[in-house]
Amino acid sequence: MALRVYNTMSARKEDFSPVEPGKVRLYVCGITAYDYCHIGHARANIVFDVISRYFGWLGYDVNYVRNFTDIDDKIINRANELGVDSRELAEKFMLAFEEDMQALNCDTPTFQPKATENVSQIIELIQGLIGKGLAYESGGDVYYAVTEFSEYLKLSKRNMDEMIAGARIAPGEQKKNPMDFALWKAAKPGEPQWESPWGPGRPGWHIECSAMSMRYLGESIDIHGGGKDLIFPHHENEIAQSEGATGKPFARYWMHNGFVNVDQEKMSKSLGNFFTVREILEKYDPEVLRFFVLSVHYRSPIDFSEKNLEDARHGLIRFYEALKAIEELPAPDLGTGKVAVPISGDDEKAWEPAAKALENFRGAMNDDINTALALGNLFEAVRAVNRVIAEKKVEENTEWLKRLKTIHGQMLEAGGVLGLFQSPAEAWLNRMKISGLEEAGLSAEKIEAFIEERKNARQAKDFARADAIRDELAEKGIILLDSPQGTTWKKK
RNA sequence: GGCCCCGUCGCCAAGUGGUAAGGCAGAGGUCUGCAAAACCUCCAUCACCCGUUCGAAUCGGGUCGGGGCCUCCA
Repeated sequence: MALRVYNTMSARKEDFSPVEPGKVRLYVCGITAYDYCHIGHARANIVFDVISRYFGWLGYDVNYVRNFTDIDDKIINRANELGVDSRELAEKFMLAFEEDMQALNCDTPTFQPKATENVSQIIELIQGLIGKGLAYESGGDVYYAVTEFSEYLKLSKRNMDEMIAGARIAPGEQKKNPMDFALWKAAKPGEPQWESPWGPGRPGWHIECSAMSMRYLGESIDIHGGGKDLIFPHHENEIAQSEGATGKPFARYWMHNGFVNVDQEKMSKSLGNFFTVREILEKYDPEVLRFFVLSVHYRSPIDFSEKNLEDARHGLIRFYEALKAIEELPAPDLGTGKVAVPISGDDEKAWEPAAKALENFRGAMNDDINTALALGNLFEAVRAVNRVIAEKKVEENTEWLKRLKTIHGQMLEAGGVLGLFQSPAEAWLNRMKISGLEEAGLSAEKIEAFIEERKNARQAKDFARADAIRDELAEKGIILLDSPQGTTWKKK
């Protein structure tokens, strides 16, 4: 089955076919560096990280470009509010962004160009647009004349007349048409500025993406991505700029991720339900957040809540428990007394979700990067693994041992594409165990002491005392696990 | 007002014509001193109505309900 992706331009899933065979040119709009990134940014970047990784896994040579907007009104305004230099402010938040991305296990893109390092390319592009009659200078500003680009609004599918009726012109702007947008803004006192044919100024927001995309990926690219909110005006304007300048199709596929809601409400600063990645990671393991994001299809809205994060955490634990169980098994070619017992027909059927794990993974991902389905398929493999380990004497059967080790590798391989399951299972589970213990007034040592006391009570057949200890720990969220090898514990 | 999306088990969430994945929670069972964990089994006909079709959660029309974009925004 071929890879299909949903294209916002056509509003349907299309077979993926790159401009250049074997290569993928991917451009994703990055952040404007004026604040810490929030869970919406986290989602967008996790989603496109997975998309990039998946193409790589399929064997494509991926050129992934994600820009930094490091010169913009918002940055200047914020810097003025704080009384700091706008360049320093941008630097600070770009650095913070990279730290957050690293925490979320997002690969570094092939290129991360900055707007301020591409000003000459931007100026050149604007000159080209002016030369073609698609842009005009006005009072030191340069605007794009949207009525000159006949395909304007083809991505967002809006109506020009109605857009004009609702458009607003900011004070000081001298546009021919209210819908025209700025390519270049004349410098105001104290702002960062560059020399240009139209006098000192700085780039408008949209032009940088056209310029950097062209510089790093060429005139026609395969995929342009970003959040749904960027469809209009940002991406619409990019199309006008790029296709207006080159006369060639800009991007073959437009992919947009859905929003993040918080407790069923739109996340916004005014509602006070705005979470930065840093705040979330104080409380949750980054992999849990990543797992949560990928448990929903990228185009659907996702609801961020304590309950949903908790569910995600339990789900991830289930994966790591299964991986750990396999890791604790002996290698198939060591030891004595092992035999290769043939697998029965019924067992083969039960094992199928594991046997076809990678095939199913690919099938789900090929259908518009359906990570939710892919995880569902992997859960079925987990169930097959658990079943076999619980029911079969796998330690004595080289055939089962081989199969379990194989599926372990495949789960890590699929996990590698999703950016999940890459921690050593036991270490990760231990980290989960001890996180949050202090708040409950506990420590690993204290729990071990309780376990020892309970063991003695049990040996003395003082089950009342033994159960009391267990109940007490259970109230603090600690579950005791008895086994022939002794008692271990885990967090609820 | 314009454009667009959604409504699937208690919660989360896949599924866009062929008879409802998965996770969490729940019930019963195996195991256990009793539990827990693990495993097994069970647990929905898809907001509503009318159509198209041999066949629809999936297509068309309508009703009700929820949400987004149209201004900076992932």
